[in-house]
Amino acid sequence: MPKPTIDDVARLAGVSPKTVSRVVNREPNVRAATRERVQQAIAELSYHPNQFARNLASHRSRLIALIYDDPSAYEVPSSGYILRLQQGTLKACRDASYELLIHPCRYNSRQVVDELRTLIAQVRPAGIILAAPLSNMPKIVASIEASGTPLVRLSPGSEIPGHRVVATNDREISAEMTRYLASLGHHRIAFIKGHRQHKAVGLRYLGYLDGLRGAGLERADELVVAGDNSVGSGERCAEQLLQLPHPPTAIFAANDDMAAGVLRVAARNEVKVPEELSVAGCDDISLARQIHPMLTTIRQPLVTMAERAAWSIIDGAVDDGPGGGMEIVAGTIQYRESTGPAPD
Amino acid sequence: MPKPTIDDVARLAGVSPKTVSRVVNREPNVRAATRERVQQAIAELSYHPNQFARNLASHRSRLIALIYDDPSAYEVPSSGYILRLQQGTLKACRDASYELLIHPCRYNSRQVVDELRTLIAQVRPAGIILAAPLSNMPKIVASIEASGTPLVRLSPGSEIPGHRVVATNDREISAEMTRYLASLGHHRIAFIKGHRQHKAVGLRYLGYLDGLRGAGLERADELVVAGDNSVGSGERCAEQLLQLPHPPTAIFAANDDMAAGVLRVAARNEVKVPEELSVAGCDDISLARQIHPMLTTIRQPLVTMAERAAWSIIDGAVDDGPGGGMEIVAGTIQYRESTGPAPD
DNA sequence: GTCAATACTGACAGCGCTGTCAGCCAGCGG
DNA sequence: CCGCTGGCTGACAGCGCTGTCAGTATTGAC
Repeated sequence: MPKPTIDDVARLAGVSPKTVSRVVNREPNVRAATRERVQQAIAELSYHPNQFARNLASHRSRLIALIYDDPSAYEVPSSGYILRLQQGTLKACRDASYELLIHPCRYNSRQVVDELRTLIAQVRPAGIILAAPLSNMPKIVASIEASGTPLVRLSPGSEIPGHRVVATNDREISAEMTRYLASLGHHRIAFIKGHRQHKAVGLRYLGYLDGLRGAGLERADELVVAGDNSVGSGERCAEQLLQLPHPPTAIFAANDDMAAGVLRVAARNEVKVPEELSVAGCDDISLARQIHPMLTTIRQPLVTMAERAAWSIIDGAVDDGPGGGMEIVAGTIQYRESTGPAPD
Repeated sequence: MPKPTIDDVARLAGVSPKTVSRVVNREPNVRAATRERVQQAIAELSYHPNQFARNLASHRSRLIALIYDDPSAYEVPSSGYILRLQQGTLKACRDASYELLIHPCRYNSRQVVDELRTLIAQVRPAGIILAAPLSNMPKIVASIEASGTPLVRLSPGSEIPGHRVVATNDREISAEMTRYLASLGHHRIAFIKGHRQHKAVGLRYLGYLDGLRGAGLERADELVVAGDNSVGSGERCAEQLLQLPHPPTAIFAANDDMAAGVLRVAARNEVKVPEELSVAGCDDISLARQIHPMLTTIRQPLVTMAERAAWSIIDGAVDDGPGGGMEIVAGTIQYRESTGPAPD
């Protein structure tokens, strides 16, 4: 038996195909009774609109392209990141009966721009979601914009006026983490700054300062040290902090890798975590749950961010103009084993 | 300027649209000179066929659906696995100008079958690639087959006659790993079996036996222990093996998690790896490169497997009938730090 | 009650491509 | 010379849907 078409539905419901189309597309100006009848007919025939015909007739695809840096280019794939992006986008796609096209590409490859141009020409996606770090590369952003395809950048912490961006509240949530540590009785909370070029990581430091203020604590210069986002730098910073005459009882690192370095040093020096030292990180990388003790950290709301990005394409809210361009999705603190009450 | 259509190309080349279509689709029965002229016109206008119109007119989509078990359902996502599947499929898709649709689903969810039915009805993919473990679930396989959609199962080690399967040479490569350990001078090579329901893992045991035979070694009963694929079981098995009066100098585990358990026990007991004990695993999960020492393991050729699967859909080779249904892609051994010459 | 404004509905013409089939031409056997 | 095959090409009719616009029903204001 052949698949039912819009005409079959129309005949059964006693309306025109166009009216069926209106119902399917949730367009206004259909009487409730009519809508009802059409919906019954759709259910009865278990009709599914043919996406190809829809796309062809409407000149719009229902395809969202998710573009991210190719993880296979690296030794250790940051795969949790990508899977969560995919997951969020997929969620929105399913609900809106859109489809998802994924396109990893190497940011440093010469032909990236050509590659994207071809992609756009071939599939004409309804919109593009560009994940960090690609979302911060002017060349790539410019080439997509030039094509006129709606673009949403997923960028933790950076913003360009007039562009649609979904970002997270790095600063606020870092402040919250700091206040949480303070609420556990910690008075000397150290902070390990990240790489100075990493914008989001910079915001976290500001959040730390906010948090100290909020908890009524003084900022102590010797408790702020600078790493470079690597595990190794976390170790060095931790050593420096623990050798202080009056060492901190809690260390908040601007990313999980550095926090893992702190844990390593603590283990080496037989400093018990969390009994003697609380450690908190940022990012909730998969390692955070695999190490012992499991790391208290800030989870970036990647799934939600990607979902919001997809919806802004689906809703056509990409060209919202200045002001409405930025959307913030709040991160959450994952309370785990590495933080606890301050020692007496 | 509007995108060029097939008619524009036809006019420029002085042929009919249908002939352009023939050239684009690599159909036979076009004179070489004509083909040439058309190709020039295509290049000149930088014409890209409209996929939606193609799909609509030809009743075939150029979409491959990759279906896999939803990793977000678990605490620790086996994300390397999925990314590599995606990577392989994408490669084929790009080369054939197909598109990739990804669809994670939870194998144990009640509505999986309905969900897949809807997916198929909505997008009518050209074919479906079903990844393990879904590929071994009769209900899911049956529901896809019932729809008539070409199906390729990605299944390390299991086969159903008459079905298209892309598999790997688990048994042979495990034998090779065993021979490699023997070649390093190890005479007492232990094996940790995996979960008895995991078919691929069973084949690895047979490969181990083959390898022993190939190296002229005797099989010793006390050197074969059974785990259940978990890290914890690997630890238990390792303890058992190391307490033997005449312990093994090499341990080959049927998966990386168990091998990681072995490494953990070695570290606890201050057994130096690889100086005193060589350890090998299977799967090359991302953890294998993150632990110390980095694990020698068998890398499943997932990327290639997925690529082959996609090509067999693209080439329409799915219904090759019995015999041609199974394709084997060879795995490779990743030689890393956890294996070395046997102690004197 | 009238009239304009508004809500609803349907006819129709494509979207850009491909399947079908008919037509043309060259080559060849009779 | 005819008829016939087989390689090559094009005319044409949709694929199943949506945008446009015109037409009809209904509402509200007076």
